Amino acid sequence: MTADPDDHRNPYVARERILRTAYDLFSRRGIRAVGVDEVIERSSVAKATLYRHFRTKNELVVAFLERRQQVWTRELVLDESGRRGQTPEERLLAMFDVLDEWIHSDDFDRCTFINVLLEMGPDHPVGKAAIGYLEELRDMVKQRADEAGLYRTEEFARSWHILMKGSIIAAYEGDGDAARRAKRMAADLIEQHRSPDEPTRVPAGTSAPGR
Amino acid sequence: MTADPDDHRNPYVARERILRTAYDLFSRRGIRAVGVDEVIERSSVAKATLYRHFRTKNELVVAFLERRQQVWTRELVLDESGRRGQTPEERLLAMFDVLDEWIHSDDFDRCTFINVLLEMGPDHPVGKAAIGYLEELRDMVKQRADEAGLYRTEEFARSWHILMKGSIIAAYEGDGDAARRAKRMAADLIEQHRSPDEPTRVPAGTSAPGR
DNA sequence: CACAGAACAGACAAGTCTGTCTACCCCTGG
DNA sequence: CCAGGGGTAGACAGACTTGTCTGTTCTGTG
Repeated sequence: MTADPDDHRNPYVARERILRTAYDLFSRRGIRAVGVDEVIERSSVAKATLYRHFRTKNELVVAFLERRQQVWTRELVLDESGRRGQTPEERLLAMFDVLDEWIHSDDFDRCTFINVLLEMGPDHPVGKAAIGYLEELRDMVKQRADEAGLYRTEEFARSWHILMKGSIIAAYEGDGDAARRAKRMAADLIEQHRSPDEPTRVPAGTSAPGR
Repeated sequence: MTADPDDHRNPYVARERILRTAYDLFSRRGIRAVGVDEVIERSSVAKATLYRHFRTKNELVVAFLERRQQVWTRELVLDESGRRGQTPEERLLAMFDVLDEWIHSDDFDRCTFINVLLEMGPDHPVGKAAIGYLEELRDMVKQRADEAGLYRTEEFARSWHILMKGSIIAAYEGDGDAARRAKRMAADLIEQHRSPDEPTRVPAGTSAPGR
């Protein structure tokens, strides 16, 4: 329905071209490192056209984040992992298989939401938007955990999220096995949440600061 | 020995003032967001003075990273956790207690090394420096794991590192309990590395993409 | 066929950034 | 007592930002 994005005279094809270019550049190099001029040139669009569709660069960034959420979080991570495995539990674990493949693919750029969050700060509107999208992912994790009949799923989802974020950063840092490592810990985490009781066991001398 | 940092004519007091200001600003707001002009003004120093001590901004950033490694990684995280707990294992787990306190302190700014890594990219010299410092932390973790008599300590340290980075990001995102959550998973991780064999058990339907 | 809406091309304003350079000052050591 | 090294103050170059604005050209539709 959207037709050829190279067709220079289809209305709203320009918007699509801009957004596509922005997605490419922003996800690969970050926000601040990419200027509107570069977006304009690479999408073969006039400056006024960009500023007609997006009133400011920030607005373009927000649109980029929305698309990222759709393409990456929902379609890649959630849907794809959902297709693998029969049970909710399998579908949870499959998320790390998807991450692993993504990490080794050409599309592995950088962790967009974390990156934006760090670049803009958690108080900036764009940073807040990023936090919101991260929340959505966490909610989906919680939902699957509920389906799997696990306990303390809010806590579970937050721990799970720590593993995801940590492994993505580690991969960016150069650890190609990060997702596989995280998957092992994730499997343990599931075990820990099969029962309703807190894991009191926390081994040997953990709590007190002093001797 | 360094004397009053307000003494404007003590040689190499200027350098110290610059570095101190840079540390403050960079660790709080990131690299790109802080210009040399701001560093200059806030440290009451002439521009030429800054550029005498640091030939470029990058050089200043590198000096900042080095100090961060000293002050944060070594003195705060490693030494402080080392003082708590008697056994190597306790000292490992205490790292998350320290992180937890740091997260709730006024000093909790942002995850410098991750931030720099994302801002500059893993190929940029400064980004590479950040990776190097992260490696140093991981090596120390591995060393403690060795002392604790754990198995597969390289793998252990990398997993541990995932937990640390993930929890710091989660805390930055707003999860005040991130370090405590990570500590639980860290305790499990220790359990997993008490024996030399791979955890073959990885539960239910994990591997295959298809049905 | 004419016209309205949208895209193109690109100059321009106003501000940011890093890094250089001049000019002057003041303290210290030989 | 005077030379020089390090400091202050700030102008400046040059590149790069975002965002505005003026025209021109194209295109689908009444």
